[in-house]
Amino acid sequence: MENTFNAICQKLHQLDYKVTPQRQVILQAFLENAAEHLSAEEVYNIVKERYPEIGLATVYRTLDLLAELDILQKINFGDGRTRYELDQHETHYHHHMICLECGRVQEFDDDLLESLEKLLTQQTGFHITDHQLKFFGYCRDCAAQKLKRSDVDAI
Amino acid sequence: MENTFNAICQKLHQLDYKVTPQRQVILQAFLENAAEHLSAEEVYNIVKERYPEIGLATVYRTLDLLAELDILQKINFGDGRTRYELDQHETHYHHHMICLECGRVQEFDDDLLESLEKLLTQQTGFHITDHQLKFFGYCRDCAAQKLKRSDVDAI
DNA sequence: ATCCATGCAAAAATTTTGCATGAGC
DNA sequence: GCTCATGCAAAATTTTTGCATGGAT
Repeated sequence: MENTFNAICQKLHQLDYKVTPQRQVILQAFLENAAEHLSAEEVYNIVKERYPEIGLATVYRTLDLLAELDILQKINFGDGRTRYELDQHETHYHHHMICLECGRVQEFDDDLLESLEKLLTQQTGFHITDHQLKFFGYCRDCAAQKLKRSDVDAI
Repeated sequence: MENTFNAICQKLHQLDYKVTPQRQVILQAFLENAAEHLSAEEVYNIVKERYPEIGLATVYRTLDLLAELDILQKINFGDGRTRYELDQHETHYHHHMICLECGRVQEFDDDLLESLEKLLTQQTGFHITDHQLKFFGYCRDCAAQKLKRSDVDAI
C-alpha cells in the first residue's frame, strides 16, 4: 500500500468510510507537507484556506480516524500537543532527532531495530507491530553556539 | 550520581533549589513507585495522602523542575497526559513496550543504540544526549486473545 | 428513509499563570 | 527584610462530546 492520495482514498473506501471533501483536503495537507509534523490546529489552519467552512472538530475526528487506520502516525515531541505524520510503516526505519535548544526536528532512517524486535518477541511474547525512536540533543547549529557561549563564559 | 533520595536532595541543594517538604514527598512518590510512569494528577493523588495541603500547581511546577534537572524524564504514551519516570540516564538502556489493546507498558533494557548514536553524531553533527525508544504492539495476553477471537470469527 | 459525516457550541481535561501568603535564612 | 516556594483560583490550551443539520446512497 502506497502513501499516494489515490491509494489512501481507496483504502478508506474499502473500509466503508466516505471519502468526503474534508477528509480529502486533510490528506492533501499531509501529502503536501510531508516534511512537517502537523498538529491538529496546524492542519486546521492549512485546510481552512481551501475549505473555510471546515470545523476543528472534524479535523480532530479525521486525524483520529486516519491514525486508527495507520495512515497517520501520532507523535509527541513534548510541546503539549499531539502531532501527526504520514505513516512510514512500510519503510519502518524512520526516526527523529529533536533539538532541546531550538526544538527543530530532523529525521533519519535506519533499520537496526528489526533484529531487536524479533528477539524481543521471542523473549517476551510481546508482538511488536511498530516502534518510535527519538533522539534528544543539540543540532549542529545549537551545539556550536553552546560551545561558543561556554568559551565566553570561561573568560 | 545515583537515584537515591539523598543524592537527589544534594543535587537540588547544590543548584540552590530549596529541598522543601513538597519536593521531598514528590520525589518519594517516584522512588516508591519506580515501576510506574506517573502523570501529574497521579502524583498529586499519591502525595496528597502524606501532605494533604499540597496544590496541584506545585506538583506541576515540581515535575517541570525535576525534568529540567534530568532527575525525571518526561514520556508520552499517547493517553493525553504527560508522564514522568525517574531518569535512567546512566544506564540509558531503558525502553518501553506499549500494548495497543490494554495500554499496559512493559520495560526492557538494551544497549544497541550506543553505536548508532556515535555514527549519527559523526554523520550529521547532531550532538545526542538522550533517546527514547518505544515499541507498539500487543502484549502476550492480548495477542493470545486476539488470536482466539479471530478463530471464533472464522467459524 | 437511512446512515454516516459535519459544523457549531459547549464541555471536559490538562496545564499554566497571577497573586497574595508563608517559610526559611 | 528578602527571597524563593506555595496554595488557591482563574485562565489558557488542547481535545472531546452532544446535537441538530445536511448530503449521499
